[in-house]
Amino acid sequence: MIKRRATISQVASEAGVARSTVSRAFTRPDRLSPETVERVLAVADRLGYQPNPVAQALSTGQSKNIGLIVPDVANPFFPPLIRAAQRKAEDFGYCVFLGDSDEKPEREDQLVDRFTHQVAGLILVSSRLAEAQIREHARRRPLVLINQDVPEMLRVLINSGAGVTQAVAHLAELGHRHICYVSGPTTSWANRQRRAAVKLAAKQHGVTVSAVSAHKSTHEIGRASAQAVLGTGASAALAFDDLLAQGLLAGLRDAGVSVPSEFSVIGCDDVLGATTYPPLTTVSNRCIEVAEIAVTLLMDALGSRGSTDVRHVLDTHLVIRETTAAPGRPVPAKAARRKGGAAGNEQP
Amino acid sequence: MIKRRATISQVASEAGVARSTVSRAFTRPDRLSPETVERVLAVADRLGYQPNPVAQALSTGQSKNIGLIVPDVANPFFPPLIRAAQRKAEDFGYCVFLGDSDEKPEREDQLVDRFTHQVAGLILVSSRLAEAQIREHARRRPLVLINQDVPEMLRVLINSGAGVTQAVAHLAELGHRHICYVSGPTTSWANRQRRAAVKLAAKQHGVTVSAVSAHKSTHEIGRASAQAVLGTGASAALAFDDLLAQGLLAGLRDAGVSVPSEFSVIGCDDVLGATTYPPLTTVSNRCIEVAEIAVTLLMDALGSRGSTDVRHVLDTHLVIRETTAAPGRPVPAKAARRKGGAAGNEQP
DNA sequence: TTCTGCGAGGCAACCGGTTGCACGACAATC
DNA sequence: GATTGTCGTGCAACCGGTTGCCTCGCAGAA
Repeated sequence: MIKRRATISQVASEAGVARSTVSRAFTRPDRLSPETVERVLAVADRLGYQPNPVAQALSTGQSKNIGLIVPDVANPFFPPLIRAAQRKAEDFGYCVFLGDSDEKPEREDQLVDRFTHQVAGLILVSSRLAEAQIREHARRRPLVLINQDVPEMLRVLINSGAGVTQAVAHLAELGHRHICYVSGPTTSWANRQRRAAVKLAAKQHGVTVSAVSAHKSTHEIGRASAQAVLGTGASAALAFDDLLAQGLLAGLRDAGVSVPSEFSVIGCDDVLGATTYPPLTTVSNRCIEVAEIAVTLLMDALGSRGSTDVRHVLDTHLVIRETTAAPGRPVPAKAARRKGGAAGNEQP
Repeated sequence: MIKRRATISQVASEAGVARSTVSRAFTRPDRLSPETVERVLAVADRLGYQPNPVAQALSTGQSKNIGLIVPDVANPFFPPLIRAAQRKAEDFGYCVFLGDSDEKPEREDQLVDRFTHQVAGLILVSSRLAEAQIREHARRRPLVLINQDVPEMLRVLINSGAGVTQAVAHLAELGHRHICYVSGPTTSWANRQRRAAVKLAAKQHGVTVSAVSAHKSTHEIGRASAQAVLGTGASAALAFDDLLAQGLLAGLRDAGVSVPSEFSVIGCDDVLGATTYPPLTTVSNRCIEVAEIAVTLLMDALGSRGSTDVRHVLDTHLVIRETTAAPGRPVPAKAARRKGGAAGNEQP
């Protein structure tokens, strides 16, 4: 039932040459006479022969695969990145293994272990692993980090700090004196970076900053955090990412607080584009470039010209849409009453 | 610099046994004396030995990998499915190759070719390939289709027709007499299925149906289609998927048409949950189950107890949220004027 | 004519596992 | 005590490539 591909031996005997000659026809045609190459390739073509990558991997110790591990495939930040990485890898003739760590270091560790044997190198996105573990893994295979800053490794970072700084400045200019940061997963490097940027920029503009903590980034959690956000007395919020921001938008709507006239909201990562209502002011993202750079860096590392300490930083900027405005009348903390009907049937 | 894993030979010599004995200690411990097994495993453990999957794949002709190909990783329908598939595969000890075909049959074909040698089996999601090609690929490797109905193959289908039928009934009950179907990619099996279900159900309820065609499913295209949708004179629209529906919502807002009081909108796939504004009435999706079933089916096919003709259908239902209501005053076609400011700065 | 150099291509080992078969030891059977 | 069977293990071939080294033949130089 299952059809098997032609092997190198079949091509060899068909072409009347040794297996090594067939191999060389593909890998080092310059070491063979042009006629031989042509004849071998013709036979190979006729037989539909393609070198078996598994055998190649075993014999060379190098496969044409890379591993890509993300904390949560379903978080909208990652799919475009995954897609771009896969594309770029394909350009180099590589296939990609995808792993979802579910934000759990142990699972991430396991995935890396599983992949290690089968891949030439790895890309870890927003890794939740400790530095020591990352270094350990990097001893086995070339490894590139995205959004995780471990010294003396290959890493490419989105400096959302730049955009966040602009965001705070924007709010300050509009007249906001007290803002709230809705923080994301504490293990996330991006979260630490954004939080720090908010604090610093707020200080520079003489703006007070409160913080509300969302352990995970989902619409629901963002929505639920609206109460706490309003409770801080701030007139604007900057969320760790767009998902939380969008949830917050819904939560504020529930509370009868209108955006942006009464309260301003800024997201991060521009993952939802202008699809929210109102269209969300946010910090741009560079996830496609980041993925492409990471793949390229990894390919370099696989070749000879690999550097060992690269810190590639991509800047971001504020994208102003329609969720920010000058602070309106202050929202009394008790405006945090539910308004309007239920949110509709959730699916079972 | 790069550390290599222990091999079977090292374990063998360290344990004072033949390589075959080490191999058997892992694969068929029942053929060995318990003491030998224990000793070998102890040594293996001490050396950190793990069988090299590449060598295993070469020697057995079976790898513990599967390939998963989707038309567009970034379309929100797929990430949860991808994630679920990866999880489930991991439960069986399998790793997954991910491919993005960009909706292009040629690319999909290429990806399958690339994967074939390295995987035990394949899962094609919403394949854009022609039947003949799919059959050809299936001759090489066990193959499971998701949302593509090719006779005599392993396939698991989401019957969104069921939910769509409910949706049309729902609109009819509310009093709508003329609805519009915003169709998706013509190559999509799901689109054909939904379109047919809309037509049939509309006929049964004596409802007129117009169609507007969106070649691809994105927010922007949905938004742009609002004009055409209003132009049909319908009082409600059913979109191929949530993305188009959400875009349509934005387009209607642009046109000053309020949802649901003036116009009703229903999506499909429940991919956005209650995150839209207003929360979108839609047809439920089963993408997680579908992924798990597909993986399980594939695993069965890899084992001996593989069936060759399975058609697993999962039903769906209507999820009523807040974008449907009884038809209000009819919307004059020329109400299709732009209203309100620009959508804000798009990122560059 | 003999020697040297070089290019083309074959031989065989190797990558790290798996597996059919054979062999030796020991127990059970006649 | 010889025969048969069973169990545990080793030997060696094999999966399908790659690659270092050797040989062979031919051209050019001495």
